[in-house]
Amino acid sequence: MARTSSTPFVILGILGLSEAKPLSGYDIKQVIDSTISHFWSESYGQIYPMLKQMTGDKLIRARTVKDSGRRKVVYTLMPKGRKSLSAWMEKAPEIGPARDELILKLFFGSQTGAPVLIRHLERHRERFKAVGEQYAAWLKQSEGQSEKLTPYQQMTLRAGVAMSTAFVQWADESVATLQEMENEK
Amino acid sequence: MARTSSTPFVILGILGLSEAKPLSGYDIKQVIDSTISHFWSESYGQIYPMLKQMTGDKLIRARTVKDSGRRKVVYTLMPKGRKSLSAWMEKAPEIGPARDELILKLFFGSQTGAPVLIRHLERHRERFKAVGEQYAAWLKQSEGQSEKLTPYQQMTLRAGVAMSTAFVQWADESVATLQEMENEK
DNA sequence: TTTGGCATGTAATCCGTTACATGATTAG
DNA sequence: CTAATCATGTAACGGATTACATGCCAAA
Repeated sequence: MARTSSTPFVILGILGLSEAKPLSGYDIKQVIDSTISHFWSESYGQIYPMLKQMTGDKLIRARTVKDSGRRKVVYTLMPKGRKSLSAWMEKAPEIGPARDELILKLFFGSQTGAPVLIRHLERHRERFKAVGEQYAAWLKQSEGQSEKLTPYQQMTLRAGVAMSTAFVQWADESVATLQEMENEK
Repeated sequence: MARTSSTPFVILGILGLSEAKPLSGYDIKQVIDSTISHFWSESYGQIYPMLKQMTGDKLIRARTVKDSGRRKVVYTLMPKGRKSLSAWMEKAPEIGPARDELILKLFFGSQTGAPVLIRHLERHRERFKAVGEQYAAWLKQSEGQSEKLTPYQQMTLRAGVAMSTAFVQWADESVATLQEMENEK
């Protein structure tokens, strides 16, 4: 089963959200990195060839514009692309292959010392905490202002907050347990 | 930077946990699927060639045995392998590229109807709930019995429980919100 | 003027899954 | 007897990252 790539649909989805403003490959990459980077990523090596292919397939349309002097190729959704996006949206989302190195190392914990694991846990804890707080701040800000966040996007932010809160709590407990183990040793 | 694979270390880690009992490639795959499958996976296509390579590198030793009539090749850790595992354990675990199709589709939610999203959410909710309960049961069972779960492994189970609980809660809230949106429409 | 960001692309490479291929043994 | 499971591998393929390559424009 040829695990079909989501890349084209991410592109279609972003062009769909943008709507009014056609985006270049560079723009699309910027949007991905600045908005969905915590649950999705794409590289230029994926984006540019895919844009070419999708243009050939009439899913999107390419136009060359001069945005304040600088020349670039921008893309807009075509009817076929909108249909394709729609169909993909309705398909049950796949559960990606889980690969968590932190949990893996914890699982093998008896092969190393508790201090090492504590270090790893605390590092990830900080990371998650920062991300969670960033999401929470973003949410709050968008509630006050008439920012352009759809209710759907707000839900994804809440997911991020919920997950990071749970992670931080679990990490704190685990660090405490590991420290006890060290003391009693 | 050639994103070095974790596969050899997973193999070393499992052989390290087993210790007394040498394992075959088949055994290793069984262990992965039955214990760490929720946060790690490997395919035979990775395992068998890697075992060959690691044997050549003197990280592990291969021996052919006849386990009750059936012939198989089993592997044990060698000193070099133990050192290699140790070094890897101390390296800061990488945060894998996040790829969550469910959240992605939610983010693009305005491109489809709320009912579609509710379907997706509920499906994942069930999945997570089942996994969480399985982990909780496993934990409880191992606490009563003198099962061979290291405290580290218990922590990974608790991580699974915590994450799935948080997910289920968030999913319930999100479904409720979506249903309200549908009613008010 | 030179650094940094805008902008577009290609080639090499790797990681990993899937499909294929084969065969022995055991339980029903 | 035959289906399932044990057991070991290889080949093809595809997805994705990284490194490389190029060049323009604006600001310092």
